[in-house]
Amino acid sequence: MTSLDATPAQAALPAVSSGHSRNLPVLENRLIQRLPRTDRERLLGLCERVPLHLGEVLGEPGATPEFAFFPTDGFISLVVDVAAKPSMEVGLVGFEGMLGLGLALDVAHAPFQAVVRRAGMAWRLPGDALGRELATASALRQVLNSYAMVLIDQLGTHATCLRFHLIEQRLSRWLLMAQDRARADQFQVTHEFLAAVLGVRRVSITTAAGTLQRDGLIKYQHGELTVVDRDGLQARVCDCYGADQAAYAKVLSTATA
Amino acid sequence: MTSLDATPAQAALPAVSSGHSRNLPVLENRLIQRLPRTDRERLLGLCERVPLHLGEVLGEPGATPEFAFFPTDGFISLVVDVAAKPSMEVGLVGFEGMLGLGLALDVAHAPFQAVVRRAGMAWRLPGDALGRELATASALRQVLNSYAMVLIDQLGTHATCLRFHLIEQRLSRWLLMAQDRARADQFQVTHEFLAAVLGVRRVSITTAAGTLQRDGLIKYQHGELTVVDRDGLQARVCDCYGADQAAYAKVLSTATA
DNA sequence: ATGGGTCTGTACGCTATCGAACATAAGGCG
DNA sequence: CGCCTTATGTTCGATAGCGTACAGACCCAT
Repeated sequence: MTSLDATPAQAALPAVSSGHSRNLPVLENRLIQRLPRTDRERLLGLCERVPLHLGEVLGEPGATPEFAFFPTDGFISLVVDVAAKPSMEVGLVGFEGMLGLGLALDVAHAPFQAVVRRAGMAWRLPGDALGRELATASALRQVLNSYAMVLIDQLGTHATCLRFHLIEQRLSRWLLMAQDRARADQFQVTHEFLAAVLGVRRVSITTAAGTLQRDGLIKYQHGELTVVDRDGLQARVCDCYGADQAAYAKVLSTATA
Repeated sequence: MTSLDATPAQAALPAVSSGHSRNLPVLENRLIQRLPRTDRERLLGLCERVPLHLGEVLGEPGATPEFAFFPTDGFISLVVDVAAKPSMEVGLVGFEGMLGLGLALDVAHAPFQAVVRRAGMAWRLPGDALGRELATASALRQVLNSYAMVLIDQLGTHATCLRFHLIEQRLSRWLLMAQDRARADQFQVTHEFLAAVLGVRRVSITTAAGTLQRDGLIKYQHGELTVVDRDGLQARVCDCYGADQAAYAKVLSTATA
């Protein structure tokens, strides 16, 4: 019953044509997709295709990022690490985004720690190559600037979600976001893991996830979580989920695709 | 335990030596100050000097900002307004920053509502003029990109502060930030006002502020709040205050000043 | 000065979440 | 198979903060 063949996740991130895209050969990155053909091909020529390993740390706060990553599969969590115990995720980067905005803005500073939360693949581009591209390819600069703006927007949304919404809602939101970026209904997450992501106790996750499971929205066992009823989740998630997507859609509207 | 400061509480917004600099004649904007002389003078030539009126709304989320503002005095609050009741401040912009990052990044989208929280003055620059400047003045682009990065960093810090720190600490932090940007020890804020800023009940502010007052750190009456013991406040504020300043200092390090 | 608005103080019960500890279940490995 | 690790479930008391309601204090304008 570990059916990977349940109904495919409606990909809610803007332009992933709905569903059914699992394991299709084209695992592209949305930002790169938005570039004009020639720019895109030149850029991809400079990139290297690299795997993202679960748990891998791709960047430390304060450091100068060496590479930019454009995931095509899997996702990366942006973590604030106040040197104190409780860390927490403040953003999620998948095939819709990029890691290494500092390079795009030509600022030698990474604000967050970046940790791979789901294994996958990415296009990896050395910082200096990106810098050279930016000098000439204005479409690239436009796209990355737009993404920076989306990130700012989403960080703001995240803060209010954190403040005003219940753990169960926040959990639902994260699951939907993760599902979108994983392009799959199932992923490996433990309660402990989710607790760290949301910045709450493990017990609180057990409770919230238990409710969602009882209501038939998800199921899980021993670190394998499956989204069973995506619509159900959407029905009880807070607006923040939609707000994020709206911002993304608005700013990175499909001019190219 | 009173001393958080192994390093002296270097007024980390670069140039406010702790307190006491009230009403100095040079009320400049730190971002503009960082430009090379010629760039700076050309830019200021395009700007208009405008007053910021208390309560004025300088931008709505989703809109395309018409002007960029570089405050020299007073400050502006960035507010997420999820269409629902509880709004909350997610960022503060004073003489150290700018409003209208969308224009700097050439993205027609403002992520937050912007409200003047303390009256003052600003340099105001039409969006198209800024766009033209950016095309030629690379120093300007560099500075504004850096500020975008700082904002991203601070939004992340804000989120964790929100999640893990007590109201009294968050209040202290806001007071210090406000004091820095007001360049004054006294400002007009009611408990109601502070509650809206921090996203908590008015009563919670009364309690927290009451403690701070009893401990001789601040005093207030009928909407006039005075910071009496700034060092005392710094001693009990969370790290987030220092983290913000560190990020600003690092990214916008004083190459020019 | 007096009265109405604004600002601040205080009290009450309530709930989400915390922190810690312990108990069960499920999977992997020798 | 049994053992050990990992994952999940449950319980208990504690607490920060909530929502609401009301009372006093201060300021200003008539």
